[in-house]
Amino acid sequence: MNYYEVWVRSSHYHGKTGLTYSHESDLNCGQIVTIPLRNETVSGIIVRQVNKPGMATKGIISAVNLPSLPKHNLDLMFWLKAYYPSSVGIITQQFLPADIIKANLTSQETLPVPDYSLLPKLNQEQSLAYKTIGDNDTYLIHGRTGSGKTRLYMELAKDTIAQGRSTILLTPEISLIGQLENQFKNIFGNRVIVLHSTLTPKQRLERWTQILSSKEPLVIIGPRSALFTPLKQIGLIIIDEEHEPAYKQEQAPYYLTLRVASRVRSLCNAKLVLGSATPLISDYYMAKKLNKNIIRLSTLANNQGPPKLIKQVVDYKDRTLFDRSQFLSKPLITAIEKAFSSGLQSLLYLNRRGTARVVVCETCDWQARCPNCDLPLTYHGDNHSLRCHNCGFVMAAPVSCPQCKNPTVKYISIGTKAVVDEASRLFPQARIQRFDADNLKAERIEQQYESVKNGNVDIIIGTQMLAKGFDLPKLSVVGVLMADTSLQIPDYTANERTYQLIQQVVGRVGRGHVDGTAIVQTYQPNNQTIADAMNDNWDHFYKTELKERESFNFPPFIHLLKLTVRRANPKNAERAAKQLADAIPDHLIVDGPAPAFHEKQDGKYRWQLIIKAKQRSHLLAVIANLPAGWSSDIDPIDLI
DNA sequence: AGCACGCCGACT
DNA sequence: GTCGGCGTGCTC
Repeated sequence: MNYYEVWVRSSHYHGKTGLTYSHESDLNCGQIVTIPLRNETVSGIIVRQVNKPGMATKGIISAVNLPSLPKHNLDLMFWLKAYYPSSVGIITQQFLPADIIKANLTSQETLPVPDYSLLPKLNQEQSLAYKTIGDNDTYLIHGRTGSGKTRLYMELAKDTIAQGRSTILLTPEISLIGQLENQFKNIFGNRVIVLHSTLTPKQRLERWTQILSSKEPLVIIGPRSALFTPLKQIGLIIIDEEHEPAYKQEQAPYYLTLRVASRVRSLCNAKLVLGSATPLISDYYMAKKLNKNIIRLSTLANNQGPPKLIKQVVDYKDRTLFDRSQFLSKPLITAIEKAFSSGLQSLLYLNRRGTARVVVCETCDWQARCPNCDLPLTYHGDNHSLRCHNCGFVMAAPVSCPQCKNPTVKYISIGTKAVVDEASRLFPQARIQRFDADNLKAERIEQQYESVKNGNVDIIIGTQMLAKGFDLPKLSVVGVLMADTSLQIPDYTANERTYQLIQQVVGRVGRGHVDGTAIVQTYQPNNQTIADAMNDNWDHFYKTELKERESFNFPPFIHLLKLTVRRANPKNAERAAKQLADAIPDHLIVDGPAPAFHEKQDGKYRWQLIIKAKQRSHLLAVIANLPAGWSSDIDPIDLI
């Protein structure tokens, strides 16, 4: 009889080690099996053969008829568990898709050699960058919007295929995958396999099986989890828009994609390429410190000289600029008018969703709050409802105040809906379209991208997603309506997020197609971060921000650990947090305990502690000694 | 998840 | 005393 340590795929197996099962015949490491766990049947991965244990063991039910996982998957599983401490069940879940038992081997097809004649020639800057990227090392491409990073990625993927190896191209947003997918499929055909969160479980399983059984070099385009696919012979990993917060896994195992990708890179002797117009301060610092190549791309790929771009900061407090509208300043209205009359597009970017951020009573102190989360509710004018953006709670908007009964309920602040109404009033002839995460799926920008791109919309109004990498050739005016909101988030990354945001939004209009205007409206016109972002002054921003981080003890100068406890009773949560704070060794810096930013969640109250340490190993030691009931996020990307 | 065990506060 | 809710431990 043989005995094997099996890592089980079950989110409720919280053990720190694999479990031992027996089997008659010999099985390989990496073999996928089905095993009994409690009273259910789950899948798992054999990680090693072990001696007969002292306890009774159950038998492996079956070996799934699939090839074994590649060795780098197994190595990564062990590394991940040690570097981002979490249970075996959670780690295994990252590597095995659901319903693996239903997987069928796909027939192996031989793929044709791609036709590279369709690729445009690299420009001078791109080809210089290409020549710099040589060895199996890490490279940071610091390239402005429109400088043609995608073209460079394709050249690198082409070389990788020529070596008989595969490429993983990571991307942060589903809305961006469509553009990348088209470009890559155009060249690499059905070597391209796209993964994303909206695939059905069946599609996901099919693509995963296809990757596992393929003998041909592939190009995988997908989100961070693509690093855990059973892809063999990885030669190149690209992290596009490497600064995006989507690269942080916000549930156990709470990993940073860059760290995992670095590990895969070294396990597979591959090269790792990071691309961004606004690299993370911490990543840029580490790249410099470790002597990695930082490649600057600054010329526009599709144009000789940069287009004329007028940038202007407007002060909200100067109300003389807001006599025609309380949201849109005179310079912005003038710019939109000019663009509209020339058949060009304008984009208005807003930081928040809904028509109003908070709903309050002007007579008493009542404010609309979510009964589950205690967060302010957001007013939605379309169906006259109030919604919680944390848990999805919906209620009808009250006509009179529920507390004092006076008809003095007021909607404060602005949202996309209010801006749409305002724009329709000012530009009755214009075709206006709103895009935000609340829109029906069919109305989202990735669905309508072609139509918007061709100019079927004159004024585009929206939130987050509009800031991403859409290439809109007819776009001429960009307005950021409330640049302040991101500065006011109580977190050490507020400046960095603001810089990224302004650069991205302004970048929508500076792509070299037409001359443009970018207007940023803010209550803090003299803010240095806004100024740096408007002046494209990365070096100044980087130096200033780095100094701040150093003097206030933040990454990259220190490692962070965020510890959270959830209790049904806020007093108990507080007590547990204070107890733990007292037990943390003196050589570590402890911030808090404090109630979490969104204290009440799912009817439970959360308190948190932040631990800072010069050495990451000290934080791992804290996690190892954590009392039950605590969750830990080592390397958090924010502290709220 | 879902179940069993045990601690502690509230109530007869 | 003892009942029951909540927190905690366990799954080969």
